[in-house]
Amino acid sequence: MRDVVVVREGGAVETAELDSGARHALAPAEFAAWAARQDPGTRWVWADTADLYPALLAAGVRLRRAVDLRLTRRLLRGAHAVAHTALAAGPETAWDRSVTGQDEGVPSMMDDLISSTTLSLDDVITEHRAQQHALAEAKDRGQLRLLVHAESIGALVAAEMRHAGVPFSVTVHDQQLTRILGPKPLPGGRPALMEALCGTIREQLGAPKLNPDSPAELLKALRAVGIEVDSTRQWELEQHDHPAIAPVLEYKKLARLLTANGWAWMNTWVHDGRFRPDWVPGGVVTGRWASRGGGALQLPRQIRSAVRADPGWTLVVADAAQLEPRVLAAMAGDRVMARAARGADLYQGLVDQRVVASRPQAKLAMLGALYGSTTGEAGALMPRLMRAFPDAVGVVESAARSGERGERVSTWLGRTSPYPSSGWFELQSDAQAEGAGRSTVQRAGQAAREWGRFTRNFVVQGTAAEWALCWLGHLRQSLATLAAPDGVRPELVYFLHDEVMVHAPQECADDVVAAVEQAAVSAGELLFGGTVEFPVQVAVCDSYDQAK
DNA sequence: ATCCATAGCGCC
DNA sequence: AGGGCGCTATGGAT
Repeated sequence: MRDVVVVREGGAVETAELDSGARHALAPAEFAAWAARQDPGTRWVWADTADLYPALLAAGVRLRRAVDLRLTRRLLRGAHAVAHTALAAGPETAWDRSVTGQDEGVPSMMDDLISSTTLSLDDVITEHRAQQHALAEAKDRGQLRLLVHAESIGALVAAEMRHAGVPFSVTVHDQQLTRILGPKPLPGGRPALMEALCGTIREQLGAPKLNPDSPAELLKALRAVGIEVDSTRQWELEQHDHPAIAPVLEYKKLARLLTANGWAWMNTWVHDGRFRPDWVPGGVVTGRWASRGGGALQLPRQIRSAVRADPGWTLVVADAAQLEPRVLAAMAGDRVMARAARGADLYQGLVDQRVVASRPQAKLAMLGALYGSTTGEAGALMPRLMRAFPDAVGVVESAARSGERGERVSTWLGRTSPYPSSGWFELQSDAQAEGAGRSTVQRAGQAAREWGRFTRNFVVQGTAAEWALCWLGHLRQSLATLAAPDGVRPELVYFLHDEVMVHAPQECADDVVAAVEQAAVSAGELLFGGTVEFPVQVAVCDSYDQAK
């Protein structure tokens, strides 16, 4: 493998080829052109993809593979399979803190002394070697190596998605907002429909100056007219019958849309017809991606019609059907559940196998197993699930028991959950001590079960994130081979846990659909040897709301 | 003026 | 009284 290490050094970029030892110092403007001339099979090694790749993309340079040392380090430092290595056991260094300057935790004096700006080429080479050494020592069958590779590819995808942006029509969005809220208000004012609802609420509650945006004021006003609620949450308000309830709920819906995805949001996050959030690969403890700015992962259905393909282009939107239950079946090697997972609808498979009576029940039961429901209808369905799929339920139950004991758990590829806090352990040992009070024992038990629900979900959510990462990686690879007759290429523009969107020239749509489907098959084979099917639902459409 | 926790709700 | 997030407004604290 030809590794080329890159570091940003003050105003310049320095590179080192590990095989030959050749080094170059380049002006940032030269870097992209220089990079474009290198062997396409080069593996680029740098501290932080988000720091160095955007400039290359802006210059039209795409890289096939790169190692993100920051992401890799974070994975390896926490991974059980390499816990015995020097890399994992060593003290915390500047590498463990953010390299991009975006704060992770409390900045200290040390951060200023050894910040990313002082990272030398040799620092980066040393870290890369330490990581490769740790991986070589990993106590697994190569899963962690696959995971860190996938994670780094994810970082490339994230930068490329940010570069492309989600095609977004401000005209359609404005029309939607106007239809739902009324015309755009003057700054500080309420849109007409909200103002009207506000008036109704004030009237119904006999509170002429009430600000319905204030939960505290609203709560007081509701209680003053005899509505016995302890909060203004939707589900609690719904329990009561009073003419004020409906307008309050409606107002809250509109207020949510206005504040989270209204005109201000549009002006901040949509420019030149593109919604450009920051994607944060590995930003969630389980390995899921996070986003920063614009709430990219919470794009409400109400405004998805504004996500529109450019003229002559189309959106290929795909989601993996019942990803988490399928992942569980595969991890557990549960053949019975794998049989239920044959075909496009796993939940219907449960009904056909007579595990439960209806599809909604199947969904409730499965999600209950993944999240750790103990009560209500979901809890009641657990014994049936256990009887039908002892292997699959065994996997999540065992993960829950480990968590309750304060042990770590790992995903299929070896991402390892964090330890509970020191306070958690103290509480547990207090409860074990002789003469421990009732409430201590009770609180300890509750904390243990809480952490157990976390570790239970961690293994499935985290492994699902790994499947999705491999899906993305395979898809990215085949998209790179596609182009319309005029040379324009389809692009990944959106990723939402188990869903991807490709903005594609219309001529490419069929090829993209095939690529999305094939990538899902490849991901299932890569991770689980094809033991469980991972069907994807694909839609080719003009706007996002037409998918599904 | 600025920071922080909380409430509430959007997504999977 | 089911897991993981991000974002906004509010309201108290500094």
